[in-house]
Amino acid sequence: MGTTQLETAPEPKYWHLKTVLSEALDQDFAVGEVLPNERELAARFGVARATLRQALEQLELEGRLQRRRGVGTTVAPPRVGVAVGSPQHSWPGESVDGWEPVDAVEGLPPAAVLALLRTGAADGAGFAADEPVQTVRRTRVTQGQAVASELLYVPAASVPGLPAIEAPAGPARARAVLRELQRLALDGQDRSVELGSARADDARELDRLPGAPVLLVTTRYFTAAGTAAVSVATYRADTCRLTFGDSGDVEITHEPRVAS
Amino acid sequence: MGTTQLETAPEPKYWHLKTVLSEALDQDFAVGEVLPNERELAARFGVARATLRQALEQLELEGRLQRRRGVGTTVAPPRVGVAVGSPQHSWPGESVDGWEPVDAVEGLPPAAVLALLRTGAADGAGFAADEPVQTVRRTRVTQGQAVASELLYVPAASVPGLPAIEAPAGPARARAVLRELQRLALDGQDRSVELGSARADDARELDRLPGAPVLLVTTRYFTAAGTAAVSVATYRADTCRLTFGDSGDVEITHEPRVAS
DNA sequence: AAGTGGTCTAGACCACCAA
DNA sequence: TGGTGGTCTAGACCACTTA
Repeated sequence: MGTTQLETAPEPKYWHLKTVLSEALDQDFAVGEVLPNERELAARFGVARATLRQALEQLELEGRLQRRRGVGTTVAPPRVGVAVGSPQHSWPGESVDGWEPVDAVEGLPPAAVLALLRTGAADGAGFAADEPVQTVRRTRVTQGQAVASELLYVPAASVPGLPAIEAPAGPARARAVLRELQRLALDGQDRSVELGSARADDARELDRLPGAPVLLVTTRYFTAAGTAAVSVATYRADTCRLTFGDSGDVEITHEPRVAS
Repeated sequence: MGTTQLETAPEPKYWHLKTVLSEALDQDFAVGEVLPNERELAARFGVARATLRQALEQLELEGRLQRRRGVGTTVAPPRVGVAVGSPQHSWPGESVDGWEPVDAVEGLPPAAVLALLRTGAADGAGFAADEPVQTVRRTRVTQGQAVASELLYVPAASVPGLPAIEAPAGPARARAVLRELQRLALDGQDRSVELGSARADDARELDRLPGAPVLLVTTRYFTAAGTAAVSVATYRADTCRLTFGDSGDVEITHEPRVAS
């Protein structure tokens, strides 16, 4: 007997399923439409529910689907483009907006942020490990939807007016910290993007489950004295496309069908 | 009987597991070290293998672990920072490097790319749907590791010298297309980043399984005539941190322990 | 209360890699 | 050939939303 079936590689079922579903979404479904529930879809395709879910997870990761417990699975609208890199350097809250201050507290930053705050200045001179740091939380809303949650770390030492702030924790205090920050001369900034999973607090802010995939945008703000602030912004990876508008802000309009 | 146990919300097992493993990785493991296999880990923690895998998947997504079939699970090195946004605008292959031309063929771009190529120029005037487009594939290698795979779409009409290229498909032809492109005056560029999953061809190029999480970087290159080229670069999300060096290129050095 | 997606189990078999 | 991670199954129960 010859070795039949050398068809190179057997495609995983969930991968094939994903492809089939993806095409079905393009052709037979409108944005906002609800899909049949998982048990029925699994039965219809003759696979276990876990396998079907593996395909749905991929499609959700790609921003094609939106799943909500107790509600169902719906066809997601195209990702919203959110501007991240402003053409000119600017302090948070100055140009890009849609950001809403939520809170500000004094505390110690996580180790990773601490390491970033230490960079830039003359080694060791700039910043001590136990120095007080203001932590400002902001959320960003675009088109009525929470897309990002940010923690902005501002060492008290980087801003002259900061130690004097005595507003109680809350939005007012957050605004006060930002106002003081904006008085400084900004020398430059620095940005990086990576994949992460939502911490519990960010997940709550973004109306997602903990562990949901997010895009982590880390920004360092420099003054002549060194790194004056570090921001870690958590963007919903399922609904957001981060745009870096080096040039004109040409809008991408997809004009998808919308469910009636 | 009072309603005991209103402890807000029961934490999922895999989430708790992830936390425990994460701390163990910080304290008891060095980069490159191999973990016990999945069956043993599951037994040790008293959970089903599927649950253990859910935790490992998260850690891999966050770049903490690296799993290879037939080999095992190892502790991943910190993500490598790869420069994406060059300070000045430039054509592909001009400033940022580590890119290696692989191939170039003539063909029709996918619909999404077509839509991008149509933007920028005076409506409809710029670009017809059935126009020939050169598709250049490049891969990017950083520190001996394939980190990205790119498809660059160049309509023949945007570049005067392009129709004359007759080199056979292959790296030479790719280089020729890039050379012609670099002759043009670049007016500006435009970039966006989003989460995606690796297509089969990109996955092969990046030594990953199809569907692996990737960062999709889409760049539009503008000349006075409109959108002259579109690039879609697929970066490994597990190993890469995309950096946008608006200011100086301060290196983040983690200095992690390395397995002996 | 009914229906949805989210979690979890205890198995099985397969594809891949190294010795 | 033995051990690894990758896929898949057929269930069960839970948390959440909506009516």
